[in-house]
Amino acid sequence: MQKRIEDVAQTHQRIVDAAVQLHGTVGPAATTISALAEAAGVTRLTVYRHFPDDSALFAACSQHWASGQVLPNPRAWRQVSDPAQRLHAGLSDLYRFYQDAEPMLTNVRRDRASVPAELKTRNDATDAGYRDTLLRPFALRGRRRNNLRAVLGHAVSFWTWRSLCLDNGLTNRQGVEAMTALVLATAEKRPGAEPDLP
Amino acid sequence: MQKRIEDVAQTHQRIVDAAVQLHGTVGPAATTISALAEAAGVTRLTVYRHFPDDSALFAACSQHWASGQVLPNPRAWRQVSDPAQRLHAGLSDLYRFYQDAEPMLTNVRRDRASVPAELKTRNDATDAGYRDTLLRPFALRGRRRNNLRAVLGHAVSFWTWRSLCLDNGLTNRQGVEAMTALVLATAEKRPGAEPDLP
DNA sequence: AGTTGAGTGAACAGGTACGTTCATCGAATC
DNA sequence: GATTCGATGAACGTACCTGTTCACTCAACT
Repeated sequence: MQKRIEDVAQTHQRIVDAAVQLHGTVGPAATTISALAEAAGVTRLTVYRHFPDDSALFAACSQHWASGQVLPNPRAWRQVSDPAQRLHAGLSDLYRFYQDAEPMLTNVRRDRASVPAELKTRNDATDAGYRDTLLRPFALRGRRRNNLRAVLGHAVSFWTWRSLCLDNGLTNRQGVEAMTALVLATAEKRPGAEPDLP
Repeated sequence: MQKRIEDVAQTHQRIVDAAVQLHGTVGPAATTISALAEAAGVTRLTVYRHFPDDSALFAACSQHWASGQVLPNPRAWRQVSDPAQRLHAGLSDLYRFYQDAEPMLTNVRRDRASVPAELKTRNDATDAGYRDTLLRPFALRGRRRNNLRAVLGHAVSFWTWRSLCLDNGLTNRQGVEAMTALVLATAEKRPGAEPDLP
């Protein structure tokens, strides 16, 4: 009963592959079961049998896609204790990932309304984790820390990378430098202090 | 033949109002003719008569919506010749507008794929105009200018405001200060120069 | 050789949207 | 009072998608 199980797994995989492919091209919102079945070379019925609810599909899809990516590695960032250097290392790693994963991330984050709440929550938590990992080594408290956290939240956002390096044509390196400069400027500035104004 | 014309204009307006309302809530992509007609208290047929193609609808909709907004005013920014001060004035004006117009802008820019190419082009051109108005007073050339243009493109983006002031909880004032700091840091930095790295 | 079960094919009933056609109503206009 | 014309109501045919049921095939397993 090994070939049997193997075959089932293969069908399962074909469906997941098709889901990944469609999510990465047309996006989750426009991915119908019909199109999915067709892309997988399978009947709608088979899709329903393998994935009764689409939350199961999203989970399998996301997991399999992630397994093919070189994910950002915050653990490695934590080896760097200097705030500025950790920031640089973290953003470089993140933006490298964003560039690799651009089509999928663009679609999935645009079609946020169609992805299961559970996955959204996980993604948000992951982003917050990146942010906090970069925040920790800074020795700030109170309002200044909150300010810095917000700016870091902006820096680690996928949309920020997209704006800088895709829409506005910066290289990843330049994007990292820009955001590093922003964060360091924020960290060094007194909160009430403003530049020369009229 | 005055009451007649008035009535027609009124129906027209009801449809446009409904379109504005729906685009601002569910977004253009999810705005169907059926829902639009119902919201306007009118038959589908009437909608089709007033707006044969949806590009006409979008145009009327966008125009009417804009007429109810206090739009950003780059002409006023140009009165300020100092680069930093113009930047501050421009971003403040922009972010004020983004905050007022948040729901509509979020939906329209998210559902970019569903809006007529013509409108997309106009919006992009407008954003580029904001960017270039803020860029001009800076006395930079070559690579440094290109770098600055890119960062300014990021600063004037609606998504940037959204990330800073909506997702990450900054006030508009703080958001403006953050982006001002970023742009000024970029303008002052030599392009090859990097912060202290290992 | 018989049993199991994943996958198939066809059909069901239901829903939403699309764009178009036609006859009709009703009020403003002449 | 007759006419014009914007809006109506109903129906058309088409095209998707949804989830579910049923009889069936065929290869793998025992």
